[in-house]
Amino acid sequence: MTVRTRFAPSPTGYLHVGGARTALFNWLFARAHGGVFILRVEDTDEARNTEEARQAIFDGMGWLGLDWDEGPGAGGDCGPYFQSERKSIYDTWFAKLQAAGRVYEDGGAWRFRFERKPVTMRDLVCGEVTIDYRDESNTPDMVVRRSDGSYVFHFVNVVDDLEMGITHVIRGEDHLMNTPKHLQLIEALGGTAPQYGHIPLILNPDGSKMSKRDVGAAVGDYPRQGFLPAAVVNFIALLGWSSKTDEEIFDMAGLVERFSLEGVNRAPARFDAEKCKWVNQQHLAKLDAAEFAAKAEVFVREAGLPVPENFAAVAAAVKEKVRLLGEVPAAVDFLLTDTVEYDPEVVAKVAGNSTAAGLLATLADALREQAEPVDAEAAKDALKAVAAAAGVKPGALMFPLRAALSGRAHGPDLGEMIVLLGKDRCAARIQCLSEKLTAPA
RNA sequence: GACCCGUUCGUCUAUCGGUUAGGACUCCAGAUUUUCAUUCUGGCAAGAAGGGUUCGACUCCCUUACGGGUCGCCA
Repeated sequence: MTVRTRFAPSPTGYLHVGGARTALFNWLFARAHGGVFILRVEDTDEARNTEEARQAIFDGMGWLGLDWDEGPGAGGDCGPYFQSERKSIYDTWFAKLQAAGRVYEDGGAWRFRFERKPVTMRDLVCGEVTIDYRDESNTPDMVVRRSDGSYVFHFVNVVDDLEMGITHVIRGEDHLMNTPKHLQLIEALGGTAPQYGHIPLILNPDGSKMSKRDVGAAVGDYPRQGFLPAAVVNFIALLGWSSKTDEEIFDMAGLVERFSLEGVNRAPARFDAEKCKWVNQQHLAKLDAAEFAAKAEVFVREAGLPVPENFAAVAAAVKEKVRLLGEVPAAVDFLLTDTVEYDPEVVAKVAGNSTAAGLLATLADALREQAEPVDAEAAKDALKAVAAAAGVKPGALMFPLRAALSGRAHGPDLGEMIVLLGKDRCAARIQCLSEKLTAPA
């Protein structure tokens, strides 16, 4: 029997990380078992469904790389994959419930009559859980068909899982108490229940429930911040799942290889934006130079900055310094334009150094006379020569020069900066900073 | 309120009765980079509480506390 899993979102908002992780775990489980992953859109609540939300789900899953074998745009033998188009199927199954005498009318709606007995499930994550349906006050008969003739979630969800041959249902823990209801429905329908695994929810850093408006919640926000899909997938997989090894950085193939439900935790995990960025940095560092440059270029253009001939070299200079692609423009802007924004604090720091002004002047003169440096090492060798001639340690030149060239305290390697800028621009910037020092604002 | 699930460093986690309770993020210190970052090394930091069971409990059982979830003609 081949494994068949599904992700069944309702298009009522943007795809959030909790939903994305549910989709991911179902996808990983299917891929790890050579199974089939299905996308089914649970759009029975006409009033709350929106086209934008539906598109956000498709876009989000596409961006994350969670491709589906059956579902919208992918075909499959169990369609249609939109619940709003499956009314006649539900009618057929509902008739079975009526024939079996398991439903009764109540105010125009139809309720499913639970069997009053303890219901035990063997959850793939939580283990054995029993809910006692003899306690009727805690488990009132549920409505399966509304007075307007439409069907509610519990019914359509169960029917579709049966119709689509779903073998494993991996869903959020918020569905744990729904499962005995579904099991009862399946029994009444004469179907074979899939196996269930309930994964813990994702919480905010303060422990509150993560909802759609919280930081990091919307999957749609990640691309424009410069996260890599593989990094986001890696990070959310780590929220509630462990490979049980010391390894933490995995690409998609690595996750598929290692994923198992045994590694899923029972306690809810809190979302840690810092670690998410760190994971992204690790993935960024693994990109080869050309890939990184191509991705960085998109963000640089987006920021309205020019992309010169030597952009690949510029990108390489910051590749292992940024955590997000979105940080690239601010990290390289001074290498792409002729304007430098001098950080007042940095200027003040240089001004506070009595020898800096003299050194900068010497440096500017030296640069004008020298040949264009061929590489960062040559540039640094030239610096050392200047320092030696001036009778100071090379280290004394570094900060003032960095300040002059970039206007700030942090950035790429100084030698690289000189090569990327060219000696003439370097000399001009030293001149520029020198003027600020002698004529403070 | 009733029912269900859970509880190891601040956070994510490892540990399937015997460990100096390990790793990662963050933070701090040192080294390297005659610069910043990266990197490397080191450090701070944990079994919610109380009872059992056992030669021995983070691990099994019970109670309490705390956290989360569910109790709709939402999904």
